Amino acid sequence: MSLYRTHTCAQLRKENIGETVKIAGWIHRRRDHGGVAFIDLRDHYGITQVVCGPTNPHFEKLTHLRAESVISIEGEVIAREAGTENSELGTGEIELRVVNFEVLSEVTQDLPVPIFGELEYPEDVRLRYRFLDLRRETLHKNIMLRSNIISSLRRRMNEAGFFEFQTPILTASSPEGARDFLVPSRLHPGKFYALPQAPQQFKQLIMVAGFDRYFQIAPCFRDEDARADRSPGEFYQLDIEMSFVSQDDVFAAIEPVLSGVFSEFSTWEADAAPFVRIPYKEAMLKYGSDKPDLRNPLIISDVTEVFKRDDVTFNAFKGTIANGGVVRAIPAPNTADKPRSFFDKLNEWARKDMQAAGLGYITFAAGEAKGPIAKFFTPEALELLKSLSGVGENDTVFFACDTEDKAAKLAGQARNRIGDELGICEKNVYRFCWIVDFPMFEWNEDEKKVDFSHNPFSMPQGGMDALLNQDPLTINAYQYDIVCNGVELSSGAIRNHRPEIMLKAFEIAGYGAEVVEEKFGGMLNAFRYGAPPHGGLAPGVDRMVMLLADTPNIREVTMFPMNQNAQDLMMQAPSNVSNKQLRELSLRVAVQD
RNA sequence: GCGGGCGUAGCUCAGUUGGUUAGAGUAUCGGCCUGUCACGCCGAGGGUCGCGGGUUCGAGCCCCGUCGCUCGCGCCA
Repeated sequence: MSLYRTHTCAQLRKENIGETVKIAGWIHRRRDHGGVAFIDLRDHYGITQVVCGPTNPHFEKLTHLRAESVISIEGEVIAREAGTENSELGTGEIELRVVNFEVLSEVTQDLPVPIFGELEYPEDVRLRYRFLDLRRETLHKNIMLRSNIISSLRRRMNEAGFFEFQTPILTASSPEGARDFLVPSRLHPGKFYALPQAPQQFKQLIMVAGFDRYFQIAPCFRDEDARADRSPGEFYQLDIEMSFVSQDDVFAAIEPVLSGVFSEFSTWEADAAPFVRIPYKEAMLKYGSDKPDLRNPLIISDVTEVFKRDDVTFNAFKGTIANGGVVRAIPAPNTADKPRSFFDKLNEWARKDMQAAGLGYITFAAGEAKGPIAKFFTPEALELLKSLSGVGENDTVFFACDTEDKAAKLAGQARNRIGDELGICEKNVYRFCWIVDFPMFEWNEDEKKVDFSHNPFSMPQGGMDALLNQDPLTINAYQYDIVCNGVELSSGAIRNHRPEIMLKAFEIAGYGAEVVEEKFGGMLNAFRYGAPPHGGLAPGVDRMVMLLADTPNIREVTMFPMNQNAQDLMMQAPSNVSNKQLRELSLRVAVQD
């Protein structure tokens, strides 16, 4: 039996009445009636009400302890008086009458943030006193949710026949990708380790080593600036790799894991396997994004041909189209009676936030086409427009006209805004989809050359034959993303395990064999000693927890987050180091404090 | 690096057109109270209005600068 407690603060029930027990925890709240005082004692598990009468020798001390002091109380479990039970507490039918108590840790100064209640507090104070913030119910629950999700992921992966392996934290800087965190080497002056941006090469080497199916809750480090949904510096992935698989095999392996976890930890409906698969091109056209939120029912369409017609005289768009631009149509159903401000606001947003020329629109109401640009259309053109964009009476259609990339992006963002404004998106569901058939290469306009569009290690569809005989910009890769509610959880790929195909792919992107051998020689060389076809992916754990906790901010699901400027306000990181430490590392700091 | 928002008591906030001694709730301390569960009632203490400069007879309020936090852009194989 523990020195401090026989039960937790969530355990005691009517069945325990009459027992003498000990509980320990934090003073959550105190209600002192003079003649009788109540203390809510809180631990990780719950809250138990402690009652203390005026004749109790401990009354004076107990009623003067500040909130959040830690005490251990020995007492008798008694039934609450009839009518004073609290149905909101599991322990609400009983209370503990104090017999003896011990102060384990007394609070003697003002709390920088109150624990009780769920008010909002300044982020910097919360981060500086994270250990207090973490006591608060919502955050405490989120962190436990995270813990439980990770347990469940491990269990599901193990059950699916995957093995968990650790990969190095101190490794080599890799040439492409995000900025690396560097760690100076003491033994090799002037040289640096890098923290892994992801265990990409290691997991492929694990496949080459014959372990067949790997996973890891892998820490990843990228020295990039923060966002609300992106911690500065570090995050976790459910890193997965499998041997002897096609794209479909990877999907089939991971779908039940994701679907299962989302069903397990939420009351919301989660899509069951198999998830919808949307080719990249189709996603960019219909949703204006490679991470479409399928809760939004709006579908974008291409209406360039309408604006090309001779009986349509809207010259602003015609000029853009003549220069290779396109027009995308975003429907806004049942908006005929929206006030002018609804349309103006969207237009203003497009101009200011999106730096677009604007969003033209036509509203169909009472058998007429209304709006600033409606007069440029003949009835025939309007009919074609309606059928292409899927709008009808009482609907509006908005237009995004620009180069294909920009028009798609503007239309996609407009789709999100319109869906939100109209309140037509599904609620309380998790909608998953795979985005497949990403292009292998893309045209880099700045450098006038072909670049890899995503991961250079992905296998091109069509293999060597495609690389030799096809226009590179038309080649797709076995590269895929998984998206949930508009959040990109993960990208992944069937890897290119054939050295000659890899060298050819790099050659197309302008990298000679020497460069590839130098930068990726380790892995390339490994592939020359017998490598299985393999592929995988790496869903973001933090993102999954955010979705399941239904919070837009990653700090709400991270135990000890840094602030937006990549500082740990509690541990004071980053910090200065001593000259001795610098000397050992052969470093000299070039800036003064 | 750039743009937006915020900054008044430990915490949450109010503060009118620039005008007396900057207020409330909560927390803290003291007093009263035997059934509360956001207990209640009375009282007290608590302020460099982020910081610096300027305009003005007078600045929490207006102007300039700066710092901090945050959201976004850039960045993110």
